[in-house]
Amino acid sequence: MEEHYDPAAVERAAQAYWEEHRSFEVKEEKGREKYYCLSMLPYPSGRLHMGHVRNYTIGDVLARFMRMQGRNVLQPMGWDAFGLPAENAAMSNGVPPARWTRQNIGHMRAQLKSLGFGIDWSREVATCDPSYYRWNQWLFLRMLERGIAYRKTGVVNWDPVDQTVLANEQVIEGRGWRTGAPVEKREIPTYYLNITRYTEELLRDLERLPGWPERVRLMQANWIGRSEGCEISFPYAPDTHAAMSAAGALKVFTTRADTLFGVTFMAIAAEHPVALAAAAFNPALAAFIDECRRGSVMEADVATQEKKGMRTGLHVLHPFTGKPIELWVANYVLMGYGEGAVMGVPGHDERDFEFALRNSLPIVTVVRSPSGAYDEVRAPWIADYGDYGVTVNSQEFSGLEFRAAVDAIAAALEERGLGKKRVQYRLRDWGISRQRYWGCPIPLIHCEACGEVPVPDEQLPVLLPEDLVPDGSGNPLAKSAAFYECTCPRCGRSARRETDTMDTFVDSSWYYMRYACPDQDRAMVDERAAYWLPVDQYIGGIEHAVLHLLYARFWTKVMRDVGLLRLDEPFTNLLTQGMVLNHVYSQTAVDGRRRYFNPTDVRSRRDASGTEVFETTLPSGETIRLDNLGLGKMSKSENNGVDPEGLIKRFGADTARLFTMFASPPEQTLEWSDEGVQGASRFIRRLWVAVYGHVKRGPAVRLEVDSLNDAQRGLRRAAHHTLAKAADDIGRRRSFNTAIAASMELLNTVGRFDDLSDLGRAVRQEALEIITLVLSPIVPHIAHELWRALGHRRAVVDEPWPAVDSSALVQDSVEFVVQVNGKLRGRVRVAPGAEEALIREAALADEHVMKFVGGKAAIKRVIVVPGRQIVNIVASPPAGGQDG
RNA sequence: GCGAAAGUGGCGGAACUGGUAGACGCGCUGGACUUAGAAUCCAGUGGGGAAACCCGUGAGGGUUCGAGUCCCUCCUUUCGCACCA
Repeated sequence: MEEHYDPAAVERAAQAYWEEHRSFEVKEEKGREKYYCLSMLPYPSGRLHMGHVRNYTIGDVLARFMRMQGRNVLQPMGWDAFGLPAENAAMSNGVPPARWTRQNIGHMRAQLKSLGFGIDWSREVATCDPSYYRWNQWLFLRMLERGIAYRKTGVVNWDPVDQTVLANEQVIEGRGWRTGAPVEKREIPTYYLNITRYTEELLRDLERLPGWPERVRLMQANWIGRSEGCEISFPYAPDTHAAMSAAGALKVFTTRADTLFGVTFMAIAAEHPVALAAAAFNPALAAFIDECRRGSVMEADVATQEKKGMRTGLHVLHPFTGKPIELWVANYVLMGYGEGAVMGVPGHDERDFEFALRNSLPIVTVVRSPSGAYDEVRAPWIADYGDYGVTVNSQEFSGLEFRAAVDAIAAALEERGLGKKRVQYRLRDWGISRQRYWGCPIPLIHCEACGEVPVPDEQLPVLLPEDLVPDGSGNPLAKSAAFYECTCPRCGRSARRETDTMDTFVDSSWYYMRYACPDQDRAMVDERAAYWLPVDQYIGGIEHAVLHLLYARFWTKVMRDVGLLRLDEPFTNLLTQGMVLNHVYSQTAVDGRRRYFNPTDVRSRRDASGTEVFETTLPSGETIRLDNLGLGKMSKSENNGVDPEGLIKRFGADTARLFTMFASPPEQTLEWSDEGVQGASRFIRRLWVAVYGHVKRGPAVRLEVDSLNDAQRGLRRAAHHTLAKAADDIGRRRSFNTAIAASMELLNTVGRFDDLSDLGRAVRQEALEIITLVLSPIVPHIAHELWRALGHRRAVVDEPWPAVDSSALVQDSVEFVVQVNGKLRGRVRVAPGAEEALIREAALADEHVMKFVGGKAAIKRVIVVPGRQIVNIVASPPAGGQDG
């Protein structure tokens, strides 16, 4: 063992050992318990960022820990290789997305290897590889056969200058990111996957996922958004009926049928067919609908915009009173949810209330809140809008409590054929068409004679050409005759290939199944998937809580129903890691634009008044003062990223891993701190020095447990206590930071232990071995070397997790905390397992404690909690005493 | 706007089941070593107070023998919102 720790050499040697021994390549072993540890696959953006380091370190720690527990551990890795950034890169430097992507993969793979992750690289998958995406296409065709995939129109962001569809991300404050032109909504044909067919199962099965964070299950449940209510038909008024060619009634869905008599207007979405029909003979309305088309399709934009509306001039009739109700077009009604129409009840809905005020519409109160806040004289809307209560002013339905009112109204509606109870979901079908180049082609052919024709299975995959370079205006595939010109598989005449590609969420919906059998070229998955799945532990960012995880669950259920595997849910346990944050510093230029400076280039000092100021020195030599904008997610746009590669070069991978695991619990945000990294590095060096100091004195003798003195027993108790705590922290609580803290404490204890006798050295040997084993999943390289130095021939990577010697944990006495009226007043020591009466007696015998008690007679109660080693004396304080 | 979380010393965090608030680390202060600095080591470190003690977990209320933890109201920050991945 070298005297001085050289991380580069240590890490090179450990990684070479794992590579040579193929330590992480795994095979299916019937009868051996498997553990599938999966981290969300990265997008190959070019370089690893700290979020990746954190994600994959968590995964690696769990994988290595479970391996020590004897499980057959699979930890694979792949690349989410299709997507927008490759096209953007292509536009700025003229390199085709395929080449850019593959170069990035090469670099990032090397970076991952330098971090020492125990990955089975023989199973690597890249989603842009035809051997992968052909199965997207294959399953899409199965979905088409089953009616799960279908075509309808969808709304997209349209850049009128570039004549191209924009992703939400490419819309900045309502304008196209490249052209600056105001974005419009546009309807285009789109392929959808019928995820709503699985709504109820997706909702119900959340209960079968106890290994998922509660908040993720809640978010998914809210996203699916089950609500019970009524569908109500408002017949068109005679004038309207004549004007509209469509017969019948306007349908709405409401969860508040009890407020039906409070309806003072009806509002429909701008895209509603009735709105469009009405606009045909109303130019002002047509102009308003056009105005509603402005802006992006993002829900956050739509929901926060100013609530605007316009009369259509048409009317519908109240289903009970028959009174005509004005029909409005409103920009806050979403076509995609429910019926694209809402009944306006300004007395009991905040949005409707705002709308009514703005447009001087009547406000009628029809529910009396139980809190009594209802006041007919005062403005009734001062009361809670959402309050449930007893109906008033509702004809024969007055005087009913919410549920009874809804039941009665629904029954009466049903009798008249004007409505019924219905369950409504918020979840919409999944639109997967993208007018983009760098994605998986949708395997369809459009033939003038035969219509939409699926590409026959034997012609799969529909290969994506890899030599195109997008220019920002439309999809290059649609301009590439070599791609879109084809013959109809049905009639043989010339036809046009579909040029839309699939949403990249399709790629990430099943990659974890492909890892089980990446070389299978005759089927999407084979029986090896049955061995490895479900994933035992999935780790990834909280930002994927809804979309990716919901789509993957849906995709799994479709694969099950197609007969590919018997699996209802793909991920048994889920860990959602927090983001990595760093300070954000900027300077606002004269034109109002912010310039961001990387925190590594920023210095802080106190100015004359003692306030902290932040400065940086420009290349010109000029020093400028910066604004401290606090903490933000590490990002390119705010220039506050930390490059893992530099960190590894300077401190080593083990330090990077240790810091990310120690700085905060995995589910919380992690704040970057250079000092924290140095602290982690310092600890690793102290560990090295401790082991070096120990082994240079030669091998320790065998540990004789029965011959130990008090101090030796004390160190041994600390070591086994740490071991037990670390197993629980890592294995059950996923609380890596406290496991590390416990190891630090143990090393501190070893440092204070100066017994150099044979037995003392034997106890120290055991303690150092425990620290090494406990930390080996977290800092595997140094552990590899220390374990060798401690005299072991087998590599630490193949060692099992050690067993706790429970006899080492036995204590001679236990301390009880004594409280008086809940305040700490003293401590007493008693024998382990002492009777309650004895503990109580000891507590009452404590002089200091009794100073806070007004004599024995003042004691009202004594509560002894043996499990918590606490005694609480409830008593009145001494007269004029100190317990003021 | 809707949905979900989080607020504890100077800082990151610990306190797992309602039971000793501040483990561990950073920073800071003092000391040792050193020609000097860096590194390292030792000691101290929530606030107030000479002390006894008192106060203290975003704010305000409540439940309890006992609340950082449970309940209610509010404030602040972060994330997601269906075409970023």
